[in-house]
Amino acid sequence: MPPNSLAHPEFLPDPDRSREEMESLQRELAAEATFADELGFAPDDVAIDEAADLSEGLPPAADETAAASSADPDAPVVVGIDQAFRSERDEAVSAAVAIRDGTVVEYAHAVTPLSIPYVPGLLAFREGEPMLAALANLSVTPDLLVCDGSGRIHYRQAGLATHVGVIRDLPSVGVAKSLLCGEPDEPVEKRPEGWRTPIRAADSVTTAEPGTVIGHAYQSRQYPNSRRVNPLYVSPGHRVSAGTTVDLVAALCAGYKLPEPTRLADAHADRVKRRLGEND
DNA sequence: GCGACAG
DNA sequence: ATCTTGTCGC
Repeated sequence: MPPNSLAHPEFLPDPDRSREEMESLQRELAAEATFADELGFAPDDVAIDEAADLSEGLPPAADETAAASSADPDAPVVVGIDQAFRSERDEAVSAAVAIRDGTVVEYAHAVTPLSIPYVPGLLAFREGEPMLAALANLSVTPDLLVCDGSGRIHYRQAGLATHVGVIRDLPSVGVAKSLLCGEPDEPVEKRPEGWRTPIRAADSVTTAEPGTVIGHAYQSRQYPNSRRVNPLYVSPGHRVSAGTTVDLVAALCAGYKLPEPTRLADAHADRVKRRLGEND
């Protein structure tokens, strides 16, 4: 099965499709997803210990030909994907940043017209195509995708990360800043850095037995006193278990709330959007 | 009928 | 997501 979006045209956006049809497609897609570890590497293998300094712009992509880098050439490639929007033109600017052994090895992006409005639960039909377009412009092969949004934490266990992971048949995890559905085992307020608790399926998750662990709340960053930071809501996209997903995200965080791949993709998307705005 | 709802 | 300055605290 060729790892490209053409293998699953039915999951691409179509303005004429009804909500019921899209929900049906999501149940089919979720049935193809694997929520068990099929990675080929461990969380430690992708750990990032030093956050990039974005105060003076994004770090340059490491020059592969100049073997002056101390980075491990055999380490897994983690790709962070995020989007920015040109609301006035109804276009999405999606960015993909490939990182290997803590170093950026490639930046890619794509500008895609949006055909579907944002509807909670159907986000993948709006943003999935742009994300796949940015991924297609990457020359390196990803070993893991880090998406901005939910994966298994979804009404039909078919969030954005699952949608993209299944279409490309690549391991993927979803990192969301707020909870779409499901219930945390414990209250998430004011938790120390590193804290985590399972998110279990409730009645709103129609395709899972209530109580099934579909993801975790993870406190990636916290301040000693005063101001509080909300936790991240991480969940498996494809080919990863819920437990390994938290470990992967924990390994990819380097001092900021968001994991480095997402943080850099976010900055790259904004940079591309800004450059586009200067001209047309 | 009302509330909830990734980006 | 996006519209946006200052501001509180490490």
